[in-house]
Amino acid sequence: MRKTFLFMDTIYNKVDSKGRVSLPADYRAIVKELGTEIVCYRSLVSPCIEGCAEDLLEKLAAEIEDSNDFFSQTQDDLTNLIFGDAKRFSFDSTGRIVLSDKLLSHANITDMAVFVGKGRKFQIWNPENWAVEEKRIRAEVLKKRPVLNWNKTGEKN
Amino acid sequence: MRKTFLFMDTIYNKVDSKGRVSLPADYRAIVKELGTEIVCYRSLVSPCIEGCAEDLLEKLAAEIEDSNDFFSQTQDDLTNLIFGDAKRFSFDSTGRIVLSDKLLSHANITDMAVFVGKGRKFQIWNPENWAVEEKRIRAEVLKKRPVLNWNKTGEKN
DNA sequence: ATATTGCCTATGGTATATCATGGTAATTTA
DNA sequence: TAAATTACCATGATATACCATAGGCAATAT
Repeated sequence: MRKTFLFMDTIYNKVDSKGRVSLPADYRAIVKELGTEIVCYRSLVSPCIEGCAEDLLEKLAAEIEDSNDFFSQTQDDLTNLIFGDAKRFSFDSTGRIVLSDKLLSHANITDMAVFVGKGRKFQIWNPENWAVEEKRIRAEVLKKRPVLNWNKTGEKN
Repeated sequence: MRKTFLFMDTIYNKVDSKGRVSLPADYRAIVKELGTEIVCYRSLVSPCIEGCAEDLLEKLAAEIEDSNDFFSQTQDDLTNLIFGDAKRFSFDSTGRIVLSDKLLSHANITDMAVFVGKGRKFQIWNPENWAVEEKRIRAEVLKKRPVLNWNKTGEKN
């Protein structure tokens, strides 16, 4: 049985007064397997926290390095934004990370958080906001259904 | 069990009358792990100090040597500027470096400094200037979002 | 089918270690 | 020898690591 490294599912966990949240057990297993750590940052486009395994950022840094573009303006801006906002979060022996106020307030999270799998990444939402967002996404996808690759490849009809 | 060496996050530290600043603990850990030292120089394009682990400059130097098609005149000039300006900064037992007046005045830093992670590099800003710069960057990057490598990286595979 | 056992996860609480920072001594340099 | 630079010590605040408990799920036994 082959192992995969995809963040999946939707998990609701409590956030305590110190900002501590249990990282879902499945997520922890992935991180442990990869031998890296979790990195979180404010989503650029949504009121939510985004996270991924550190090696994804490592890949990004490597790409930038290899591009022989030590002085590019765009890359300069991009790296500032991503790496300036990102932060490593290691979990304690019970599997919890402590989210910073910056992240929590960006996502309007107070006492409850929703982890939403996104494959290589995942997101952390305020439950109410996620409920709205999920509806929006479902509607959006249905509208575009006829042109989605997914339908052509996997699910005829 | 650290596998990656990325400067991240945004950290505010105080600068005392002698120009001493604590290098953020995470940054120190990276330098220690790499077995090199910090190198700082005046940013060529922004009113800030730029820093990296010494081995990144090593790599830059190697690239110049090895490239057959030589770098452009401009890039050659730029690297000259960097190496001419760069200086090693070792931190004391409590983790502080002493920034020179040249660097401090270039970044308009007096009593407070902001460390901004950039992956392989990091920057040190005057807090007010960084606030302005961050806003500018966010707007800029959002405009270009669709063509950024970052998105491709995340979804690949 | 029901009950029992045991493991794992989520969560509350607390002790401990680490960090940033002020101060001072030792060393260098001019 | 004076000034400047560097290395070391001390402290409070903060974040981190650890301990303990409760609830849920699964496997096994009744």
